[in-house]
Amino acid sequence: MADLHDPTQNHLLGALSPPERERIFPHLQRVPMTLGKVLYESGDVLRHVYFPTDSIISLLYVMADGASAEISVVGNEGLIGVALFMGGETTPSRAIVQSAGYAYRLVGQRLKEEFHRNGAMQLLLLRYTQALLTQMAQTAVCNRHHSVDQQLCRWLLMSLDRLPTNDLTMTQELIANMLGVRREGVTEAAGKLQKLGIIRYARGRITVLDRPRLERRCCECYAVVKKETDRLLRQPYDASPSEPSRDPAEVAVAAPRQANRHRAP
Amino acid sequence: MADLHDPTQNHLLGALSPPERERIFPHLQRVPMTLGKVLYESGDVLRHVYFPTDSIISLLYVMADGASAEISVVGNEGLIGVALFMGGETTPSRAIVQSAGYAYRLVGQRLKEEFHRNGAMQLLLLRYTQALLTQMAQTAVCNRHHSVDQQLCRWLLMSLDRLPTNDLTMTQELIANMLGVRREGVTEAAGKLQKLGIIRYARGRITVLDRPRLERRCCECYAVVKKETDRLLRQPYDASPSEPSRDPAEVAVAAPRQANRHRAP
DNA sequence: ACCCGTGTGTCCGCTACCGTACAGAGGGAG
DNA sequence: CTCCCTCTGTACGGTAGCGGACACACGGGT
Repeated sequence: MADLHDPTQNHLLGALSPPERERIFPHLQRVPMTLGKVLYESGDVLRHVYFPTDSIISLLYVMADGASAEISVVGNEGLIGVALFMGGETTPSRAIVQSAGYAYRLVGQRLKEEFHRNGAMQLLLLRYTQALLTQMAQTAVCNRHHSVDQQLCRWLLMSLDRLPTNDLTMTQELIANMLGVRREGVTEAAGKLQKLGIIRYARGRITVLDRPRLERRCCECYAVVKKETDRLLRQPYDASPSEPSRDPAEVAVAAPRQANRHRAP
Repeated sequence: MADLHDPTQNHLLGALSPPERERIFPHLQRVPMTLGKVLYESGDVLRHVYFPTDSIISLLYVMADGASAEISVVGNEGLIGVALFMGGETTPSRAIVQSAGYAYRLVGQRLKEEFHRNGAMQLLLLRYTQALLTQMAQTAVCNRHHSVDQQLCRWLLMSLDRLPTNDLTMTQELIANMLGVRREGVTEAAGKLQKLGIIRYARGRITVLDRPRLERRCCECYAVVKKETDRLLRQPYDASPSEPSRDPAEVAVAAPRQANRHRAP
Protein backbone atom coordinates (compact mmCIF):
# COMPACT_ATOMS: atom_id res chain seq x y z
CA MET A 1 0.00 0.00 0.00
CA ALA A 2 1.57 3.24 -1.10
CA ASP A 3 0.67 6.16 1.06
CA LEU A 4 -2.39 7.10 -0.84
CA HIS A 5 -2.96 10.41 0.79
CA ASP A 6 -5.69 12.19 -0.98
CA PRO A 7 -8.28 14.67 0.28
CA THR A 8 -11.01 12.69 -1.41
CA GLN A 9 -10.53 9.96 1.15
CA ASN A 10 -12.80 12.20 3.10
CA HIS A 11 -16.27 11.72 1.73
CA LEU A 12 -17.32 15.32 2.03
CA LEU A 13 -14.28 16.51 0.14
CA GLY A 14 -14.70 13.69 -2.31
CA ALA A 15 -18.24 14.78 -3.07
CA LEU A 16 -17.25 18.24 -4.18
CA SER A 17 -17.64 19.32 -7.77
CA PRO A 18 -14.53 20.10 -9.85
CA PRO A 19 -14.82 23.87 -9.47
CA GLU A 20 -15.23 23.53 -5.75
CA ARG A 21 -12.23 21.30 -5.56
CA GLU A 22 -10.21 23.84 -7.43
CA ARG A 23 -11.11 26.48 -4.93
CA ILE A 24 -10.71 24.37 -1.81
CA PHE A 25 -8.06 21.73 -2.31
CA PRO A 26 -5.10 24.09 -2.75
CA HIS A 27 -5.73 25.39 0.76
CA LEU A 28 -6.00 22.06 2.46
CA GLN A 29 -3.22 21.10 4.76
CA ARG A 30 -2.63 17.53 5.74
CA VAL A 31 -2.00 17.20 9.47
CA PRO A 32 -1.27 14.17 11.63
CA MET A 33 -3.82 13.32 14.27
CA THR A 34 -2.09 11.71 17.19
CA LEU A 35 -4.04 9.74 19.75
CA GLY A 36 -5.39 11.98 22.47
CA LYS A 37 -4.70 15.22 20.66
CA VAL A 38 -7.28 17.88 21.42
CA LEU A 39 -8.38 19.80 18.34
CA TYR A 40 -10.32 22.24 20.42
CA GLU A 41 -11.53 22.64 23.95
CA SER A 42 -15.00 23.52 25.08
CA GLY A 43 -15.57 27.18 24.34
CA ASP A 44 -12.53 27.67 22.13
CA VAL A 45 -13.03 29.86 19.10
CA LEU A 46 -12.49 27.56 16.17
CA ARG A 47 -9.74 28.45 13.77
CA HIS A 48 -9.88 25.50 11.42
CA VAL A 49 -12.14 22.77 10.29
CA TYR A 50 -10.76 19.26 10.00
CA PHE A 51 -11.71 16.66 7.45
CA PRO A 52 -10.54 13.29 8.79
CA THR A 53 -9.37 10.66 6.35
CA ASP A 54 -8.19 7.64 8.32
CA SER A 55 -8.45 9.17 11.79
CA ILE A 56 -11.42 9.22 14.13
CA ILE A 57 -12.35 12.21 16.24
CA SER A 58 -14.71 12.16 19.19
CA LEU A 59 -16.81 15.05 20.30
CA LEU A 60 -16.69 14.79 24.04
CA TYR A 61 -18.72 16.68 26.52
CA VAL A 62 -16.96 17.32 29.80
CA MET A 63 -18.92 18.58 32.76
CA ALA A 64 -17.90 20.76 35.63
CA ASP A 65 -17.19 17.81 37.91
CA GLY A 66 -15.10 16.03 35.30
CA ALA A 67 -17.70 13.52 34.22
CA SER A 68 -17.74 13.10 30.48
CA ALA A 69 -19.68 11.61 27.64
CA GLU A 70 -19.16 11.28 23.95
CA ILE A 71 -21.85 12.94 21.93
CA SER A 72 -20.60 12.18 18.47
CA VAL A 73 -17.98 10.34 16.46
CA VAL A 74 -16.53 11.73 13.28
CA GLY A 75 -14.50 9.90 10.71
CA ASN A 76 -13.96 10.24 7.00
CA GLU A 77 -17.66 10.75 6.45
CA GLY A 78 -17.67 14.13 8.11
CA LEU A 79 -15.84 17.12 9.43
CA ILE A 80 -14.96 18.72 12.73
CA GLY A 81 -16.03 22.29 13.32
CA VAL A 82 -19.60 22.75 12.15
CA ALA A 83 -19.94 25.67 14.57
CA LEU A 84 -17.88 27.71 12.15
CA PHE A 85 -20.40 27.78 9.36
CA MET A 86 -23.37 27.47 11.70
CA GLY A 87 -22.39 30.87 13.01
CA GLY A 88 -21.67 30.14 16.64
CA GLU A 89 -17.89 30.04 16.24
CA THR A 90 -17.58 27.90 19.37
CA THR A 91 -19.22 24.87 20.91
CA PRO A 92 -19.30 23.65 24.46
CA SER A 93 -17.59 20.38 23.60
CA ARG A 94 -14.11 19.02 23.21
CA ALA A 95 -12.82 17.44 20.02
CA ILE A 96 -10.29 14.76 20.77
CA VAL A 97 -8.51 12.24 18.58
CA GLN A 98 -9.83 8.82 19.35
CA SER A 99 -7.93 6.93 16.69
CA ALA A 100 -4.70 8.18 15.19
CA GLY A 101 -4.32 9.00 11.54
CA TYR A 102 -4.54 12.06 9.35
CA ALA A 103 -6.94 14.83 8.54
CA TYR A 104 -7.03 17.72 6.14
CA ARG A 105 -7.25 21.07 7.73
CA LEU A 106 -8.78 24.20 6.29
CA VAL A 107 -8.69 27.71 7.68
CA GLY A 108 -12.13 28.59 8.94
CA GLN A 109 -12.42 31.71 6.87
CA ARG A 110 -11.96 29.77 3.64
CA LEU A 111 -14.68 27.35 4.57
CA LYS A 112 -17.04 30.13 5.47
CA GLU A 113 -16.39 31.82 2.16
CA GLU A 114 -17.14 28.67 0.27
CA PHE A 115 -20.17 28.00 2.41
CA HIS A 116 -21.62 31.40 1.66
CA ARG A 117 -21.31 30.93 -2.06
CA ASN A 118 -24.43 28.87 -1.49
CA GLY A 119 -23.39 26.16 -3.83
CA ALA A 120 -23.32 22.42 -3.51
CA MET A 121 -20.90 22.53 -0.63
CA GLN A 122 -23.37 24.45 1.48
CA LEU A 123 -26.01 21.82 0.88
CA LEU A 124 -23.54 19.10 1.64
CA LEU A 125 -22.39 20.64 4.89
CA LEU A 126 -25.93 21.27 6.01
CA ARG A 127 -26.90 17.71 5.34
CA TYR A 128 -23.90 16.51 7.24
CA THR A 129 -24.91 18.71 10.12
CA GLN A 130 -28.31 17.14 10.10
CA ALA A 131 -26.67 13.74 10.28
CA LEU A 132 -24.79 15.04 13.28
CA LEU A 133 -28.05 16.13 14.87
CA THR A 134 -29.42 12.66 14.37
CA GLN A 135 -26.39 11.07 15.91
CA MET A 136 -26.60 13.26 18.97
CA ALA A 137 -30.29 12.63 19.41
CA GLN A 138 -29.78 8.92 19.17
CA THR A 139 -26.94 9.10 21.65
CA ALA A 140 -29.22 10.86 24.08
CA VAL A 141 -31.84 8.12 23.79
CA CYS A 142 -29.26 5.36 23.95
CA ASN A 143 -27.81 6.84 27.11
CA ARG A 144 -31.22 6.81 28.64
CA HIS A 145 -32.39 3.34 27.79
CA HIS A 146 -29.64 0.95 26.86
CA SER A 147 -27.20 -1.12 28.86
CA VAL A 148 -23.47 -0.73 28.86
CA ASP A 149 -23.23 -4.00 26.96
CA GLN A 150 -25.32 -2.66 24.14
CA GLN A 151 -23.61 0.67 24.08
CA LEU A 152 -20.22 -0.92 23.87
CA CYS A 153 -21.37 -2.83 20.80
CA ARG A 154 -22.67 0.36 19.25
CA TRP A 155 -19.45 2.12 19.97
CA LEU A 156 -17.32 -0.63 18.49
CA LEU A 157 -19.42 -0.71 15.36
CA MET A 158 -19.28 3.03 14.88
CA SER A 159 -15.52 2.90 15.21
CA LEU A 160 -15.21 -0.04 12.86
CA ASP A 161 -17.15 1.82 10.20
CA ARG A 162 -14.57 4.53 10.24
CA LEU A 163 -11.48 2.36 10.16
CA PRO A 164 -9.85 0.37 7.39
CA THR A 165 -9.13 -2.60 9.64
CA ASN A 166 -10.76 -4.63 12.39
CA ASP A 167 -8.22 -3.49 14.95
CA LEU A 168 -8.82 -0.66 17.34
CA THR A 169 -6.08 0.83 19.46
CA MET A 170 -8.05 1.77 22.48
CA THR A 171 -7.86 0.98 26.17
CA GLN A 172 -10.92 0.15 28.18
CA GLU A 173 -10.28 3.22 30.23
CA LEU A 174 -10.67 5.43 27.19
CA ILE A 175 -13.78 3.65 26.04
CA ALA A 176 -15.22 4.16 29.48
CA ASN A 177 -14.59 7.89 29.22
CA MET A 178 -16.32 7.99 25.88
CA LEU A 179 -19.34 6.09 27.05
CA GLY A 180 -19.41 7.98 30.31
CA VAL A 181 -19.30 4.84 32.43
CA ARG A 182 -16.83 3.24 34.81
CA ARG A 183 -13.85 1.44 33.42
CA GLU A 184 -14.93 -1.69 35.29
CA GLY A 185 -18.21 -1.64 33.42
CA VAL A 186 -16.34 -1.75 30.15
CA THR A 187 -14.08 -4.53 31.42
CA GLU A 188 -17.10 -6.60 32.24
CA ALA A 189 -18.93 -5.95 28.99
CA ALA A 190 -15.79 -6.52 26.94
CA GLY A 191 -15.10 -9.68 28.89
CA LYS A 192 -18.44 -11.09 27.85
CA LEU A 193 -17.78 -10.29 24.22
CA GLN A 194 -14.40 -11.92 24.46
CA LYS A 195 -15.78 -15.06 26.06
CA LEU A 196 -18.27 -15.30 23.24
CA GLY A 197 -15.45 -15.05 20.73
CA ILE A 198 -16.81 -11.86 19.22
CA ILE A 199 -13.77 -9.79 20.01
CA ARG A 200 -10.28 -10.35 21.24
CA TYR A 201 -8.32 -7.77 23.08
CA ALA A 202 -5.18 -7.23 25.04
CA ARG A 203 -3.57 -4.17 26.46
CA GLY A 204 -5.15 -1.45 24.42
CA ARG A 205 -5.69 -3.42 21.27
CA ILE A 206 -9.10 -4.71 20.32
CA THR A 207 -9.74 -6.99 17.38
CA VAL A 208 -13.26 -7.58 16.17
CA LEU A 209 -13.62 -11.19 15.12
CA ASP A 210 -17.31 -11.53 14.40
CA ARG A 211 -19.00 -8.38 13.29
CA PRO A 212 -22.40 -9.87 12.49
CA ARG A 213 -22.79 -11.12 16.02
CA LEU A 214 -21.68 -7.76 17.33
CA GLU A 215 -24.51 -6.18 15.38
CA ARG A 216 -26.98 -8.67 16.76
CA ARG A 217 -26.06 -7.84 20.33
CA CYS A 218 -26.32 -4.13 19.66
CA CYS A 219 -29.29 -1.93 20.28
CA GLU A 220 -31.15 -0.39 17.37
CA CYS A 221 -29.33 2.91 17.80
CA TYR A 222 -26.41 1.97 15.63
CA ALA A 223 -28.53 0.93 12.68
CA VAL A 224 -30.83 3.95 12.89
CA VAL A 225 -27.96 6.40 12.81
CA LYS A 226 -26.15 4.57 10.05
CA LYS A 227 -29.22 4.40 7.88
CA GLU A 228 -30.09 8.03 8.37
CA THR A 229 -26.51 9.13 7.76
CA ASP A 230 -26.39 7.11 4.57
CA ARG A 231 -29.65 8.62 3.41
CA LEU A 232 -28.51 12.16 4.12
CA LEU A 233 -25.10 11.89 2.54
CA ARG A 234 -25.93 9.79 -0.44
CA GLN A 235 -26.26 11.70 -3.74
CA PRO A 236 -23.49 14.12 -2.94
CA TYR A 237 -24.30 16.98 -5.24
CA ASP A 238 -27.42 15.84 -6.92
CA ALA A 239 -30.06 18.52 -6.57
CA SER A 240 -33.04 16.23 -6.98
CA PRO A 241 -34.98 15.82 -3.76
CA SER A 242 -34.46 12.41 -2.33
CA GLU A 243 -37.57 10.40 -1.69
CA PRO A 244 -37.44 9.51 1.97
CA SER A 245 -38.09 5.87 2.45
CA ARG A 246 -40.94 5.22 4.79
CA ASP A 247 -39.48 2.15 6.25
CA PRO A 248 -41.10 -0.08 8.83
CA ALA A 249 -37.84 0.00 10.70
CA GLU A 250 -38.80 3.21 12.38
CA VAL A 251 -42.50 2.70 12.80
CA ALA A 252 -43.55 4.61 15.83
CA VAL A 253 -45.90 2.81 18.13
CA ALA A 254 -48.72 4.92 19.48
CA ALA A 255 -47.17 6.53 22.53
CA PRO A 256 -47.73 3.85 25.13
CA ARG A 257 -46.11 3.37 28.46
CA GLN A 258 -42.52 2.73 27.93
CA ALA A 259 -40.97 -0.64 28.09
CA ASN A 260 -37.27 -0.63 28.14
CA ARG A 261 -35.41 -3.73 28.97
CA HIS A 262 -33.20 -5.36 26.51
CA ARG A 263 -33.27 -8.91 25.42
CA ALA A 264 -31.33 -11.67 27.07
CA PRO A 265 -28.03 -12.78 25.59
CA MET B 1 -55.58 42.92 24.16
CA ALA B 2 -55.66 43.37 20.43
CA ASP B 3 -52.04 42.49 19.87
CA LEU B 4 -52.16 39.33 21.90
CA HIS B 5 -51.44 37.43 18.77
CA ASP B 6 -48.50 38.63 16.84
CA PRO B 7 -45.87 36.69 14.92
CA THR B 8 -43.14 38.63 16.64
CA GLN B 9 -43.99 36.87 19.87
CA ASN B 10 -41.76 34.26 18.33
CA HIS B 11 -38.23 35.49 18.76
CA LEU B 12 -36.98 34.23 15.42
CA LEU B 13 -39.77 35.98 13.56
CA GLY B 14 -39.32 39.01 15.77
CA ALA B 15 -35.67 39.24 14.83
CA LEU B 16 -36.33 39.54 11.12
CA SER B 17 -35.59 42.72 9.24
CA PRO B 18 -38.46 44.74 7.75
CA PRO B 19 -37.96 43.44 4.20
CA GLU B 20 -37.87 39.89 5.47
CA ARG B 21 -41.02 40.45 7.44
CA GLU B 22 -42.72 41.79 4.36
CA ARG B 23 -41.86 38.65 2.46
CA ILE B 24 -42.66 36.19 5.22
CA PHE B 25 -45.43 37.48 7.44
CA PRO B 26 -48.18 37.52 4.81
CA HIS B 27 -47.75 33.77 4.44
CA LEU B 28 -47.84 32.93 8.09
CA GLN B 29 -50.88 31.12 9.33
CA ARG B 30 -51.77 31.09 12.97
CA VAL B 31 -52.73 27.61 14.11
CA PRO B 32 -53.85 26.33 17.49
CA MET B 33 -51.59 23.81 19.16
CA THR B 34 -53.66 21.50 21.27
CA LEU B 35 -52.05 19.40 23.95
CA GLY B 36 -50.82 16.12 22.57
CA LYS B 37 -51.13 17.11 18.92
CA VAL B 38 -48.48 15.53 16.75
CA LEU B 39 -46.98 17.95 14.25
CA TYR B 40 -45.08 15.21 12.56
CA GLU B 41 -44.18 11.62 13.13
CA SER B 42 -40.77 10.04 12.84
CA GLY B 43 -39.90 9.85 9.17
CA ASP B 44 -42.70 12.08 7.90
CA VAL B 45 -41.81 14.43 5.09
CA LEU B 46 -42.20 17.88 6.59
CA ARG B 47 -44.64 20.18 4.88
CA HIS B 48 -44.52 23.16 7.20
CA VAL B 49 -42.37 24.76 9.76
CA TYR B 50 -43.93 26.00 12.97
CA PHE B 51 -42.94 29.05 14.96
CA PRO B 52 -44.44 28.65 18.45
CA THR B 53 -45.56 31.74 20.31
CA ASP B 54 -47.09 30.64 23.60
CA SER B 55 -47.04 26.91 22.96
CA ILE B 56 -44.29 24.42 23.73
CA ILE B 57 -43.35 21.59 21.42
CA SER B 58 -41.27 18.59 22.36
CA LEU B 59 -39.07 16.65 20.02
CA LEU B 60 -39.54 13.11 21.17
CA TYR B 61 -37.61 10.10 20.12
CA VAL B 62 -39.62 6.89 20.14
CA MET B 63 -37.85 3.58 19.85
CA ALA B 64 -38.99 0.33 18.35
CA ASP B 65 -40.06 -1.07 21.71
CA GLY B 66 -42.05 2.04 22.60
CA ALA B 67 -39.51 3.52 24.98
CA SER B 68 -39.16 7.23 24.47
CA ALA B 69 -37.07 10.22 25.38
CA GLU B 70 -37.30 13.89 24.75
CA ILE B 71 -34.34 15.28 22.88
CA SER B 72 -35.34 18.88 22.67
CA VAL B 73 -37.90 21.45 23.75
CA VAL B 74 -38.97 24.28 21.52
CA GLY B 75 -40.90 27.36 22.50
CA ASN B 76 -41.09 30.91 21.27
CA GLU B 77 -37.31 31.06 20.94
CA GLY B 78 -37.24 28.63 18.05
CA LEU B 79 -38.98 26.73 15.33
CA ILE B 80 -40.03 23.20 14.49
CA GLY B 81 -38.79 21.69 11.28
CA VAL B 82 -35.11 22.45 10.87
CA ALA B 83 -34.80 19.38 8.65
CA LEU B 84 -36.50 21.36 5.89
CA PHE B 85 -33.74 23.84 5.41
CA MET B 86 -31.02 21.47 6.50
CA GLY B 87 -31.87 19.44 3.46
CA GLY B 88 -32.94 16.15 4.97
CA GLU B 89 -36.67 16.81 4.65
CA THR B 90 -37.39 14.35 7.45
CA THR B 91 -36.08 13.49 10.89
CA PRO B 92 -36.38 10.34 12.91
CA SER B 93 -38.25 12.10 15.72
CA ARG B 94 -41.76 13.04 16.64
CA ALA B 95 -42.86 16.60 17.30
CA ILE B 96 -45.62 16.72 19.86
CA VAL B 97 -47.36 19.58 21.61
CA GLN B 98 -46.33 19.59 25.22
CA SER B 99 -48.13 22.75 26.27
CA ALA B 100 -51.13 24.12 24.44
CA GLY B 101 -51.14 27.48 22.72
CA TYR B 102 -50.53 28.82 19.26
CA ALA B 103 -47.90 28.75 16.60
CA TYR B 104 -47.40 30.37 13.22
CA ARG B 105 -47.10 27.99 10.38
CA LEU B 106 -45.26 28.51 7.14
CA VAL B 107 -45.25 26.31 4.08
CA GLY B 108 -41.88 24.64 3.81
CA GLN B 109 -41.19 25.87 0.31
CA ARG B 110 -41.50 29.51 1.37
CA LEU B 111 -39.05 28.99 4.18
CA LYS B 112 -36.60 27.30 1.89
CA GLU B 113 -36.86 30.13 -0.59
CA GLU B 114 -36.15 32.68 2.08
CA PHE B 115 -33.36 30.56 3.48
CA HIS B 116 -31.64 30.38 0.13
CA ARG B 117 -31.69 34.11 -0.31
CA ASN B 118 -28.75 33.84 2.07
CA GLY B 119 -29.76 36.85 4.07
CA ALA B 120 -30.11 37.45 7.74
CA MET B 121 -32.74 34.80 8.12
CA GLN B 122 -30.35 32.12 6.98
CA LEU B 123 -27.85 33.17 9.58
CA LEU B 124 -30.56 33.26 12.19
CA LEU B 125 -31.85 29.80 11.38
CA LEU B 126 -28.38 28.34 11.34
CA ARG B 127 -27.61 29.80 14.70
CA TYR B 128 -30.83 28.46 16.06
CA THR B 129 -29.91 25.05 14.71
CA GLN B 130 -26.63 25.23 16.52
CA ALA B 131 -28.51 26.00 19.71
CA LEU B 132 -30.55 22.90 19.02
CA LEU B 133 -27.36 20.90 18.63
CA THR B 134 -26.19 22.14 21.98
CA GLN B 135 -29.44 21.25 23.62
CA MET B 136 -29.35 17.73 22.26
CA ALA B 137 -25.76 17.23 23.30
CA GLN B 138 -26.48 18.40 26.79
CA THR B 139 -29.51 16.16 26.96
CA ALA B 140 -27.34 13.22 26.04
CA VAL B 141 -24.91 14.00 28.84
CA CYS B 142 -27.65 14.71 31.34
CA ASN B 143 -29.29 11.39 30.55
CA ARG B 144 -26.03 9.69 31.24
CA HIS B 145 -25.01 11.31 34.46
CA HIS B 146 -27.83 13.00 36.32
CA SER B 147 -30.54 11.73 38.62
CA VAL B 148 -34.23 11.87 37.92
CA ASP B 149 -34.53 14.54 40.59
CA GLN B 150 -32.12 16.78 38.81
CA GLN B 151 -33.58 16.13 35.41
CA LEU B 152 -37.04 16.97 36.62
CA CYS B 153 -35.76 20.32 37.82
CA ARG B 154 -34.14 20.94 34.47
CA TRP B 155 -37.29 20.01 32.65
CA LEU B 156 -39.44 22.28 34.77
CA LEU B 157 -37.08 25.18 34.28
CA MET B 158 -36.94 24.73 30.54
CA SER B 159 -40.71 24.69 30.41
CA LEU B 160 -41.01 27.72 32.66
CA ASP B 161 -38.71 29.70 30.40
CA ARG B 162 -41.13 29.15 27.55
CA LEU B 163 -44.32 29.98 29.38
CA PRO B 164 -45.81 33.28 30.49
CA THR B 165 -46.94 31.89 33.85
CA ASN B 166 -45.68 29.63 36.60
CA ASP B 167 -48.36 27.04 35.90
CA LEU B 168 -47.75 23.99 33.81
CA THR B 169 -50.56 21.77 32.63
CA MET B 170 -48.82 18.47 32.61
CA THR B 171 -49.40 15.11 34.25
CA GLN B 172 -46.59 13.15 35.81
CA GLU B 173 -47.22 10.45 33.29
CA LEU B 174 -46.41 12.82 30.44
CA ILE B 175 -43.34 14.15 32.14
CA ALA B 176 -42.17 10.59 32.62
CA ASN B 177 -42.53 9.96 28.89
CA MET B 178 -40.51 13.06 28.14
CA LEU B 179 -37.74 12.19 30.54
CA GLY B 180 -37.82 8.56 29.51
CA VAL B 181 -38.33 7.29 33.04
CA ARG B 182 -41.13 5.59 34.95
CA ARG B 183 -44.07 7.60 36.08
CA GLU B 184 -43.39 6.53 39.66
CA GLY B 185 -39.96 8.04 39.44
CA VAL B 186 -41.50 11.37 38.60
CA THR B 187 -44.04 11.00 41.39
CA GLU B 188 -41.27 10.52 43.85
CA ALA B 189 -39.12 13.36 42.61
CA ALA B 190 -42.08 15.71 42.39
CA GLY B 191 -43.18 14.66 45.87
CA LYS B 192 -39.84 15.75 47.25
CA LEU B 193 -40.13 19.13 45.55
CA GLN B 194 -43.63 19.55 46.88
CA LYS B 195 -42.60 18.68 50.41
CA LEU B 196 -39.89 21.30 50.19
CA GLY B 197 -42.44 23.86 49.11
CA ILE B 198 -40.74 24.41 45.77
CA ILE B 199 -43.69 23.35 43.69
CA ARG B 200 -47.33 22.57 44.24
CA TYR B 201 -49.23 20.28 41.99
CA ALA B 202 -52.47 18.44 41.68
CA ARG B 203 -54.02 16.44 38.93
CA GLY B 204 -52.12 17.62 35.95
CA ARG B 205 -51.41 21.12 37.12
CA ILE B 206 -48.02 22.11 38.44
CA THR B 207 -47.28 25.48 39.99
CA VAL B 208 -43.72 26.53 40.58
CA LEU B 209 -43.52 28.44 43.83
CA ASP B 210 -39.81 28.94 44.31
CA ARG B 211 -37.82 29.12 41.13
CA PRO B 212 -34.47 30.04 42.69
CA ARG B 213 -34.49 26.92 44.79
CA LEU B 214 -35.46 24.89 41.76
CA GLU B 215 -32.39 26.19 40.02
CA ARG B 216 -30.23 25.32 42.96
CA ARG B 217 -31.41 21.73 42.94
CA CYS B 218 -30.84 21.42 39.21
CA CYS B 219 -27.80 20.06 37.46
CA GLU B 220 -25.60 22.37 35.46
CA CYS B 221 -27.22 21.26 32.22
CA TYR B 222 -30.01 23.80 32.35
CA ALA B 223 -27.73 26.76 32.84
CA VAL B 224 -25.28 25.63 30.17
CA VAL B 225 -27.95 25.31 27.53
CA LYS B 226 -29.61 28.55 28.49
CA LYS B 227 -26.39 30.47 28.40
CA GLU B 228 -25.34 29.05 25.07
CA THR B 229 -28.77 29.60 23.55
CA ASP B 230 -28.77 33.20 24.71
CA ARG B 231 -25.35 33.72 23.27
CA LEU B 232 -26.30 32.26 19.92
CA LEU B 233 -29.62 34.04 19.55
CA ARG B 234 -28.82 37.32 21.19
CA GLN B 235 -30.33 39.92 18.92
CA PRO B 236 -28.80 38.80 15.68
CA TYR B 237 -30.42 41.59 13.71
CA ASP B 238 -31.07 43.94 16.58
CA ALA B 239 -34.76 44.43 16.27
CA SER B 240 -34.66 45.18 20.01
CA PRO B 241 -37.72 43.21 21.02
CA SER B 242 -39.35 44.32 24.25
CA GLU B 243 -37.98 41.37 26.13
CA PRO B 244 -36.79 42.39 29.55
CA SER B 245 -33.81 40.23 30.30
CA ARG B 246 -34.56 37.51 32.74
CA ASP B 247 -32.61 37.18 35.89
CA PRO B 248 -29.14 36.05 34.89
CA ALA B 249 -29.13 32.33 35.35
CA GLU B 250 -27.14 31.57 38.39
CA VAL B 251 -25.12 28.52 37.85
CA ALA B 252 -26.12 25.99 40.41
CA VAL B 253 -24.02 22.96 41.02
CA ALA B 254 -25.95 20.53 43.14
CA ALA B 255 -24.68 17.21 44.35
CA PRO B 256 -23.32 15.44 41.27
CA ARG B 257 -23.90 11.75 41.32
CA GLN B 258 -20.57 10.70 40.04
CA ALA B 259 -17.33 11.96 38.76
CA ASN B 260 -15.71 10.16 35.93
CA ARG B 261 -12.19 11.11 35.43
CA HIS B 262 -10.83 11.76 32.02
CA ARG B 263 -7.49 11.51 30.43
CA ALA B 264 -4.96 14.23 30.25
CA PRO B 265 -2.76 14.58 27.19
C1' DA C 1 17.53 -9.30 33.92
C1' DC C 2 14.87 -6.72 36.75
C1' DC C 3 11.60 -3.23 38.08
C1' DC C 4 7.38 -0.76 37.78
C1' DG C 5 3.81 1.59 35.33
C1' DT C 6 -0.06 0.68 32.69
C1' DG C 7 -3.84 -2.15 31.55
C1' DT C 8 -7.07 -5.74 32.99
C1' DG C 9 -9.86 -8.90 36.12
C1' DT C 10 -12.59 -9.35 40.33
C1' DC C 11 -14.94 -8.54 44.64
C1' DC C 12 -18.30 -6.21 47.76
C1' DG C 13 -21.52 -3.09 49.61
C1' DC C 14 -24.59 0.42 48.09
C1' DT C 15 -28.04 3.27 45.64
C1' DA C 16 -31.07 4.62 42.00
C1' DC C 17 -34.10 3.06 39.25
C1' DC C 18 -37.06 -0.62 37.18
C1' DG C 19 -41.31 -3.75 36.97
C1' DT C 20 -45.32 -4.67 39.11
C1' DA C 21 -49.17 -4.13 41.93
C1' DC C 22 -52.62 -1.76 44.26
C1' DA C 23 -54.98 1.82 47.04
C1' DG C 24 -56.81 6.33 47.59
C1' DA C 25 -58.15 11.08 45.77
C1' DG C 26 -60.24 14.30 42.80
C1' DG C 27 -63.28 15.77 39.47
C1' DG C 28 -66.22 15.55 35.50
C1' DA C 29 -70.42 13.25 33.47
C1' DG C 30 -74.61 11.32 34.22
C1' DC D 1 -75.24 12.96 44.48
C1' DT D 2 -72.96 8.91 42.48
C1' DC D 3 -70.17 6.58 39.35
C1' DC D 4 -66.10 6.06 37.13
C1' DC D 5 -61.89 7.33 35.17
C1' DT D 6 -57.78 9.66 35.62
C1' DC D 7 -54.12 11.04 38.38
C1' DT D 8 -51.22 10.41 42.31
C1' DG D 9 -49.09 7.93 46.32
C1' DT D 10 -46.84 3.88 48.11
C1' DA D 11 -44.76 -0.48 48.62
C1' DC D 12 -41.63 -4.44 47.46
C1' DG D 13 -38.34 -7.27 45.34
C1' DG D 14 -34.93 -7.28 41.66
C1' DT D 15 -30.84 -5.49 39.20
C1' DA D 16 -27.58 -2.53 36.64
C1' DG D 17 -24.17 0.20 37.50
C1' DC D 18 -21.46 3.10 40.99
C1' DG D 19 -17.51 3.75 44.35
C1' DG D 20 -13.70 1.93 46.17
C1' DA D 21 -10.15 -1.50 46.80
C1' DC D 22 -6.93 -4.73 45.35
C1' DA D 23 -4.52 -8.49 42.78
C1' DC D 24 -2.33 -9.78 38.78
C1' DA D 25 -0.14 -9.66 34.23
C1' DC D 26 2.21 -7.91 30.54
C1' DG D 27 6.04 -5.43 28.59
C1' DG D 28 9.14 -1.47 27.85
C1' DG D 29 13.00 1.18 29.92
C1' DT D 30 17.16 1.55 32.72
